[in-house]
Order: sequence, then C-alpha cells, then structure tokens
Amino acid sequence: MMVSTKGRYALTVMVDLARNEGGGYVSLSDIAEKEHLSMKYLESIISILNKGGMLMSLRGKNGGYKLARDPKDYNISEILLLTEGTLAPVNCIMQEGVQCEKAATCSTLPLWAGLDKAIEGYLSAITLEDIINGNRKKMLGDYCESCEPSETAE
Amino acid sequence: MMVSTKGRYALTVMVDLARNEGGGYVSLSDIAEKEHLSMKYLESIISILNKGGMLMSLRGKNGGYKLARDPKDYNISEILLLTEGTLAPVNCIMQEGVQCEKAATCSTLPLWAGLDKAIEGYLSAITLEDIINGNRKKMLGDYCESCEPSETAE
DNA sequence: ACAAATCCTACTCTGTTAGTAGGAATATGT
DNA sequence: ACATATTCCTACTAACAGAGTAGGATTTGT
Repeated sequence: MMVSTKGRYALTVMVDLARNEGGGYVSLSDIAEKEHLSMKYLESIISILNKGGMLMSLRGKNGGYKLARDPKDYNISEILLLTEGTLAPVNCIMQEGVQCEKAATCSTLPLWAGLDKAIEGYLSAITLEDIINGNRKKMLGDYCESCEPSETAE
Repeated sequence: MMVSTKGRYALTVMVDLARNEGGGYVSLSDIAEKEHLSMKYLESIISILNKGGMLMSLRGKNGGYKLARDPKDYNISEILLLTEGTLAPVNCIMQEGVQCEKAATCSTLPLWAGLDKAIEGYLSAITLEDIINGNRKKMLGDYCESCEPSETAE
C-alpha cells in the first residue's frame, strides 16, 4: 500500500470542502463528525494542507477552513504528494535527481520509473471537481461497467 | 511506497534466472553474491517464489533454482502480487469482493479503484522478457527520452 | 469574559519491514 | 561411506513508520 490514512483522509477533507464551495468556513469538528474520523488526527492532517497553501483558514469563533482555489484547479496528485511526501512505488525512486548508485546498470529501474510515471500520470489527470461530479468515466476508464464504451477502446 | 525490498529482490532474482534460461540450476549463493544481497534474506523470498510455482528447485550439491516457464510467460504483476500479497495502493481496496462498508456512498472509491487498475494494468502488460531485453519503450512509453516518438502520442 | 475555533509540541502503541540465526533434509562427487 | 554443498524450515530481533492521543496556547466573535 502506497497511500496511508493520512493521504486518504486529506483527500476526504478536500472533497468535503469542495462540496461546500461558495459557503463560508467549515470547522474541523464538522468535518470530523460528518466523516466519523478522529478530530485530533484530522487536525494534524489539515495542518499540512493548510501550510502547503491548499486552504484558507480562519481562527476563533465561527472559524474554520475553505479551499484556496476552485475545485477544478486541484489535481489529486498534488494533494497526495503534499500529505504523503512521495507517491513513489519503490524506495529506489524518491525524488527527481536523487537516484540509486546502481541506477546505471540496474535492469529493473526502467520498470519502476515507468510505474511511477503511470501512477503520477493517472493521479495528476484527475481533479477535485471530477470527484465531486462523480466522473466515473475519467476515474475508471475502460474498467467502468456503468459507463458506455469509450471510443479509445475499439 | 507500495513495493518493499521483498518484491523488488524477488523481481531481481527472477530477472537473474531469466538471463540464465537454458542453463542449469543456479544456486542461491550465486545470486546473492552477484547482487550483493543477504543470502539468508533472499532465501526467505525465493521460498515464496518457489512455493508459488514460479520456480523449479533442486536440493543437494549442484542444486539451485531455475524458471518454471519461459521468461515471456511471466508478467511482473504476478511476481509482485505473490511476494507482496497485494499491490493495492490503499487499504480500502484489498481483494476482489472484499470492500469497505462505506463503499456504496464513498465518493473517493472510484479514484482508488481506478488507480489500482492503472497500476495493475501497467504491471501485467510487462513480462520478464521485456526486462531482460531492456524494452524501454514498453516500460517508459512516452516518457522515454531515448525512444523515438510513438505513434499513439500524436 | 467566555466560548469556539485554529495552532503547536510531544508522546504512545502497534504492526510491518528487513533482516539474522540455527539447524534439518537431501543430493552429488570422490 | 562420507564430506560437502545445497535447499528447506522455524523462530527470533531491531528499527521504523503508521495511526492516532494528550494537553495546552492562541485567536476571534458575541
């Protein structure tokens, strides 16, 4: 498993806030209660999102959080990258530039690099808006049984 | 990270054995030495591969392991699935049939399911033969800088 | 002043990862 | 027959990451 509860809950929070677009600030306790998640734990997660510039926050009574941008301007990759630190499927691919010393001769490296790109490519193509709109076709593609057949699959 | 050293080393072993196709049995110590990996640790990993029917083994002097099939008949997904147990990127997608009780109302589930399929799709399309042939085009696709542009990218 | 909220630091419990250790069973060459 | 090289099998351990908990300081609306 590559995405922990941290990233998953972060996405859940973002989706919740996206659904509230146009409304005011939403408090942590509201979200925690709605999603049946630990408020204290969510606090530490939302703090990462906030420091990463994903949210606007307001302290004090009636305070809370809201999205800093439009839902369509968040892709899922950036949300998960921020909270998880990395989405790399293996240790030997951590950051751009940093690589294993055996890289030059490693015959499996292209596989891992390709997998990394496949994951990154998938997640960066999907936005928060896609999720709140339930865009199954985009998310599930040819695997979606409730979608009509796509033209690319012929 | 989704693939641990277990799966990574397992793949390395399989690639090593694939390169030896047609030769006899290769001993664990040979592989461990060649790859600079702990022999004892490799032992526990190769045992999984063997029990999973991926290998043929021979005990005693001059014994060792070899592939049970042709390199082109192994896809990477099955090797990693066997050793890692699962390749699911999140906990809420574990096995076919088993699913989270919130599945029916969860708006992020299609995303995770789609990601899972993207990973599975990528890994099952690549074979051991692709790796030993260094088929960068198949592994890296449009991200491969040393490959000529593909027709699908236009 | 008070209550409701965000912010901040530190701690804990648990499971997984990445091995290590020791020996039993089995086949081969001499 | 015997030493040796190998696979097989069970058990153990140290370190780290994941998933929270705990307690309070700070800010703001009423």
